[in-house]
Amino acid sequence: MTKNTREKLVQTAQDLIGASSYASVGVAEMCKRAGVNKGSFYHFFESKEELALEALNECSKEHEGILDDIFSADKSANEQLDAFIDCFYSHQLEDYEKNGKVLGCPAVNLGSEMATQNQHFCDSVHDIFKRYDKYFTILTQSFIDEGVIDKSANAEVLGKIIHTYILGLKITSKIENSPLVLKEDLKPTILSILGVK
Amino acid sequence: MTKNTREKLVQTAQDLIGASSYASVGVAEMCKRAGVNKGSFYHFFESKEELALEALNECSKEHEGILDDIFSADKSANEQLDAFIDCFYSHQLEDYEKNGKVLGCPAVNLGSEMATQNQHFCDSVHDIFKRYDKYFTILTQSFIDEGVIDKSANAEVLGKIIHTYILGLKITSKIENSPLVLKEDLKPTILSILGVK
DNA sequence: AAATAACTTGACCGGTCGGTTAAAAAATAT
DNA sequence: ATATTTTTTAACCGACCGGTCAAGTTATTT
Repeated sequence: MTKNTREKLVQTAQDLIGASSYASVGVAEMCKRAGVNKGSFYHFFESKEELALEALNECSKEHEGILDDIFSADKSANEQLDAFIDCFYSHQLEDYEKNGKVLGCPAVNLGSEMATQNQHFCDSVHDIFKRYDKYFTILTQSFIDEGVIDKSANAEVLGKIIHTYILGLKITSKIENSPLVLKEDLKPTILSILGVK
Repeated sequence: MTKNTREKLVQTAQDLIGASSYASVGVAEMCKRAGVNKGSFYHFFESKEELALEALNECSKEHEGILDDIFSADKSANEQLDAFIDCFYSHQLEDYEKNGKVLGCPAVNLGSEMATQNQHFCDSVHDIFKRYDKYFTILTQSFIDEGVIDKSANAEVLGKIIHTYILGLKITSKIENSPLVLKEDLKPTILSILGVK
């Protein structure tokens, strides 16, 4: 409960920006919500941008902690895939029940909003995406190792393709505000992309 | 050249918002660029939102004009797919060469930015997406009609899946500022999703 | 206990935001 | 030619924006 000011601001930034957008949340609003004075804000952060970037990285670290478990070597490829799909949709459902809205993920949202305006966000999100790609490369490689997919398959490319599809799914869910878009089809779709019969 | 004020504003809104974001472009900036006074702006439009929505619909109409040609009954499924991929990447390349940046498409950008803040944008973009889905349903149905895909396939669902992947591709291209992301793989990926050998 | 550093406070800054207004000008209708 | 409507002009509004600052308070070091 006795979080320090810095942590409170980062958490608040995650919450507020995550629920709307970078541009629509002001420094004053974040300070008020965090119970912090503006002066304190600028004691810990050089700018709104710096806080947002830190919030983004903090958030993606949390996600990666979860994904590290899901795409772990002691799971079969099929188990990894099931676990991911479960996690993906339950997170969307959670947002929806809590906020009445599908929020998507901060990396996609901030990346999409800021891509043409601020290179720092691009760089951060690009790095995050590269790490996310890797999870789906692991999944693909697991299928290859199990002999389900041909050895000649390019795990990296297939991984990126799957991740790209997931991004499309996140955007669609958010815009349509439907947390379960194409849920029944996600597993078959991924298996199709991978060429699994 | 002698565009009327209203048209000039709609065009300018397309250009400016398309190149950055809704929040980052002010009414004053659009007026200045369009060579129009603020008062005239509010003579023709009730609000910034109204202009942006009109610009969005205008832009998607233009796109649909092109897509109507691409996904037309007198093309084979394969021709449709090739034409689309050509069009898709050449448009991204065009933006990139003109602005130094991949801009993605207004519907995705505005939808993503505004989804959690303004229902009108959600509704508009959702409608646009439904119409876009249809193009890929047509493509899928063409493959079915040609006997390349099993008759039992669900053209609507497959169409939506392909469109979803395309959305992911647009977002990725924009964030990575790489106009040709997964270009070589797009056709094989779509064919995989469709279950074409 | 004195000195120093870390942090908090809240008033303040210039600039921009979306939007309003009243009057002038131009185009159209009678 | 007159009356009416449409369009343009530019000054103006309060609210909010991100960011600054000097003074005050608390915690740490010596």
